[in-house]
Amino acid sequence: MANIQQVASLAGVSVATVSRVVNGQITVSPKTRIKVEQAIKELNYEPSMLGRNLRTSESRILLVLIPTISNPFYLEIIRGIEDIAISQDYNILLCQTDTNPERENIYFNLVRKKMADGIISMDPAVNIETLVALSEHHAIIQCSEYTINSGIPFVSIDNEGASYRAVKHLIKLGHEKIALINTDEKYLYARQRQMGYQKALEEHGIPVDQGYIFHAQQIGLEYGQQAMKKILDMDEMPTAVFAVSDLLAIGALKEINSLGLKVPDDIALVGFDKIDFSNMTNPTLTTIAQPMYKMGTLAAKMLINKIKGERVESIILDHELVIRESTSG
Amino acid sequence: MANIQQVASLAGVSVATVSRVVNGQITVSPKTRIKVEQAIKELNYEPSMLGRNLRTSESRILLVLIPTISNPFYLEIIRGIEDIAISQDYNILLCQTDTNPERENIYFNLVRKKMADGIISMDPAVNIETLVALSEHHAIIQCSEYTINSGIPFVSIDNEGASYRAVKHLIKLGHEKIALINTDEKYLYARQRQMGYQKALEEHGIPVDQGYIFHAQQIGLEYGQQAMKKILDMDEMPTAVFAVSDLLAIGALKEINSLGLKVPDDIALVGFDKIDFSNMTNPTLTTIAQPMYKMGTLAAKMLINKIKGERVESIILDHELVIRESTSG
DNA sequence: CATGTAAATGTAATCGATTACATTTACGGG
DNA sequence: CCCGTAAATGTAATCGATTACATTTACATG
Repeated sequence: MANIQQVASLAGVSVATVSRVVNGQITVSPKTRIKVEQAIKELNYEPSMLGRNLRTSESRILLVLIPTISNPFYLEIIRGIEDIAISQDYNILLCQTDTNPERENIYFNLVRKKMADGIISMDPAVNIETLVALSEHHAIIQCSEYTINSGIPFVSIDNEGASYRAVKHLIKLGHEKIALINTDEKYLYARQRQMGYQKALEEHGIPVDQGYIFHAQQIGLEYGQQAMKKILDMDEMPTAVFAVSDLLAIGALKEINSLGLKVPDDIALVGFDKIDFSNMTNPTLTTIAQPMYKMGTLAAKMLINKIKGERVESIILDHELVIRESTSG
Repeated sequence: MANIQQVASLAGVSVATVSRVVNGQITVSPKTRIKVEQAIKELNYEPSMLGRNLRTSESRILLVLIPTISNPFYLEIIRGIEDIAISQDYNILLCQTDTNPERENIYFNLVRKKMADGIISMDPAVNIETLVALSEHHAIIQCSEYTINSGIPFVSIDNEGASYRAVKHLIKLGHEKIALINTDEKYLYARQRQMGYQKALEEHGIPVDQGYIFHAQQIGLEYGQQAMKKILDMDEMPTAVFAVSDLLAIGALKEINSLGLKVPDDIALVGFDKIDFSNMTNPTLTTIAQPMYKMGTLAAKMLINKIKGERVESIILDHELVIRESTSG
């Protein structure tokens, strides 16, 4: 493993010249450029990023904080981030916090220790105080889950509006007893989606029954199942269920199916995110589509601009209601 | 952002002493240790990994190569890798090649340029020549998909045996017309699983009909659907299907369901990997369980040992047949 | 041919740590 | 009080690049 010195001496030039060749600068004569390139080839030289990184004091690594990769919702976002990152010579460190503050802290430390140049946080459970404090000296963007007035730029969708549309769709189909499978209301998206749910009901003169609102501990198939188990145990069962995540909806669907009930005849079902599996279930799932790839690319661009020191504005993207079998015989 | 110099001068000691305090070495008197710690706190000092990494010429980053994170099969493996990595102060760079040689090369370059200390490759489509060449100077482990006699240590399962058991299970249930949804035979696991399939058939005197063997271009829900579409178009439809991946099986199931056929009555179905969703389908999927988390932890441990320069032996782990509704009314 | 200017190349400081080796300090025993 | 040894601390080289600034070279012009 040769270093720049050895290349320089083999080529009979200074390290500066080698560096200039490597970095493709113009001020090198063709003759020396060739000499240097030969030496590089001969020694199999690859510039060490460790040296370069120290000198330029950047790591060219972006940290992406997600609660867990088990939720396919993040897949396309990550793909978007990755595509932009790679095109700009960055790499991404994908960090699952698993809602574990210790893990989170390990990852925050990577930024503090300059092992990463910035953070895209998608973790709803992130410690927002720490994140804001970090954002004073480091480039940080929130994606999907965000915080109002934190000063941290974000890219997300109109959760309340999306939720409103989903529930309105159910109401138009004639449903009045509509349950909500939400997650913990400490998360902004959970509050916003619940707001949309309530707004739709109220607008149509349907009273909001707190007994119809369920809170899953987390997003996950099994939590959807659990919630649906409770719903199916109710005296006055709802005729429709809106889950704030496809994973919850798919878990719920599993529970409905295994009791022999029919979707949508016995119970209609709407999810959120349009993950790939939502089209594989039987019946297929009506859901809200988010522009996930786009969101990822934007988040990455915003972060890179922020790293460059530019001002960055937050963005709200459009969503879409995708009507499938679970709400339409 | 203070550096070690500033801490040293504020504490009135040399940088060496600060470094010793930071790295928790014994040869520092309690008095100076306290002085230094105060200075560190006062200046909000965080040691830069860039400096350290250059000096120790390691990046403490492990590169994990996977074809795509869309396949939940990798989730638990990644979790295993991550847990070990973090416990040993490493971080992982998760790299999706998307079967794109260009991407792959970008990632290989990270190792060449010392941005990563080693590679765990799980990509069946990896360029094995390049990987072997790299392994001469860099620590590399293969996980799940491997290469015989390449000199690269691996951790995997007995694909042929697992496949054999799955198909034998179908035969015992009385099936004789059993189709195989495989992937491209250029992958070792595909060949091994096909071998197991053939072995089971032959052992029971069932002739292997090449018309029953289908090749999906890739692993993915839609490819499973496509393959099943062809199968359902056959004159002499099989009574059972074994897919070499749960994703393929779930796609296939979707196709069967939407034609109104019943699993397992009309067609029995077996998948491979036991991903979470395989228990959410209707009916639930009989499948082969791989010890994915374990595989991940082992791969990580092997890689770290390899980085340390130790000799590392390959490992074959046990698998398990999980019988569920898709093969048993 | 001297000279000025631009192009090409070189010198050496620098990024921020670690660490071998050197030096100083502390302290117990004679 | 001196000395030897161990403990504590310091000095300075080093990792491998980048780059400001200095120097050399090339070449056109009068």
